[in-house]
Amino acid sequence: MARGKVQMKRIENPVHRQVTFCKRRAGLLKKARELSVLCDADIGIIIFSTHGKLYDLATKGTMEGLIERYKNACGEVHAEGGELSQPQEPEHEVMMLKQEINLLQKGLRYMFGDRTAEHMALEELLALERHLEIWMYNIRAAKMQMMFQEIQSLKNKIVEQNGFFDIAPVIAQQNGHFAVAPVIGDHHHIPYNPLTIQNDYYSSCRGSEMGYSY
Amino acid sequence: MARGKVQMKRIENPVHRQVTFCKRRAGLLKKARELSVLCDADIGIIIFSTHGKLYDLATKGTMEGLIERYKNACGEVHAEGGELSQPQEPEHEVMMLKQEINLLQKGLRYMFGDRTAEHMALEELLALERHLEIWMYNIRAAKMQMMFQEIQSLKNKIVEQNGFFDIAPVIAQQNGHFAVAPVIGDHHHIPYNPLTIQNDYYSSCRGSEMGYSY
DNA sequence: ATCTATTTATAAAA
DNA sequence: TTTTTATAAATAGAT
Repeated sequence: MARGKVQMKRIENPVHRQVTFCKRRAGLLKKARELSVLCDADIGIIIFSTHGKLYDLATKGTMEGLIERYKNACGEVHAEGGELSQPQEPEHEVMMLKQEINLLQKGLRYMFGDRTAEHMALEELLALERHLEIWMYNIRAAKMQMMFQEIQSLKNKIVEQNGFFDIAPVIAQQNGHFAVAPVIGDHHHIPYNPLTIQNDYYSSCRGSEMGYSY
Repeated sequence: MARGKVQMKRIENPVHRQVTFCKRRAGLLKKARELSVLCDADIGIIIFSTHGKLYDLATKGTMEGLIERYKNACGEVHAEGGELSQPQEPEHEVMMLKQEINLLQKGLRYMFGDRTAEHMALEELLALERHLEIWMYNIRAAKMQMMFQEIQSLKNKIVEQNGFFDIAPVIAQQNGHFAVAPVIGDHHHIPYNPLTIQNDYYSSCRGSEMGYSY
């Protein structure tokens, strides 16, 4: 923050990185202590450096106590039907989480406007595929928006520093660059199937470029 | 910090305290994300507000994973029966499922709720996008499977009726027709849970860099 | 939530 | 690591 803005990416120079780590770590812990005191919050911070060294802070009590409280607080979220979760039983936790996912699926079906259908047919798969495409369009539009905003702010900084803008534009910023989700008419009444599709094929993820060009 | 120094003691005015909590909490988490990216550190933050509401952040994997690492680093013995492979799997699955749920919940709130109310970082959007792509791959694979099955059953019917099959194949049925999510290179090896949650099987996949990799 | 006057944090250099 | 110092960021108080 001083004598030059910082790029939000890993510092490659190991000396610079170490110095920055030292300073910013101290700054982060200081901020945490201040927040805890000012707002009476209970805060825990765990930091592992690149080389695996541990730094931690617990503003009240111990880290162990905070972790217990954290696990309880997480468990409550997934407790449905008045049942208390059992944090010490991982297998039970798996069951609860799967139930949670079922709830999420119901929420998705509700969002997309279908509340009755539970069977699964080819046309339902097609509908689900369309809906996911819309979702992905929206996600990508938001992503592009953020990226263009960042580009714009970078341009502004360059103008500030040089007094003029002398870099040839790489990307033309037009409204057409932002994806707009295709509309699905409500009259279709597409029966919505569960979002969990059994498929043993898939084993890995991939990046963003799938042929949906902007 | 601005328009007056702050006394390092609990803010008594509850309105001021709430506002300050909001602002400084956001600042703290931002600082943590920056430190993690700049210095390649693995950071977890747990915050309980005065009223017990939980806010947390895990910059790389999950909070559960970080807590495990923390306990190991502290030299504490986890209260498990000495087995290495079996007890670890459910715990790992719990971790993956929680991560999955959090991303889905955040994505749902972001897409269907007030988009501006919730800050979704660019890297989170990228992660959600990746997950949706995997999901879509699965759906398309299932769709193709059903279509080919239908084609096959139609062929069989024709054979039954005619005693032979005399129609030239239009589509060659090969594995290549079924969508398979390709691998994206990544050296971080962040385990990601697929959106498709299966009862008996799942395999982890790689996440992308958490930095701003455009 | 948004706007600024200030205070803090900190990047670069030593 | 720590200090120095010029600047970038964070944020308190007001709106």
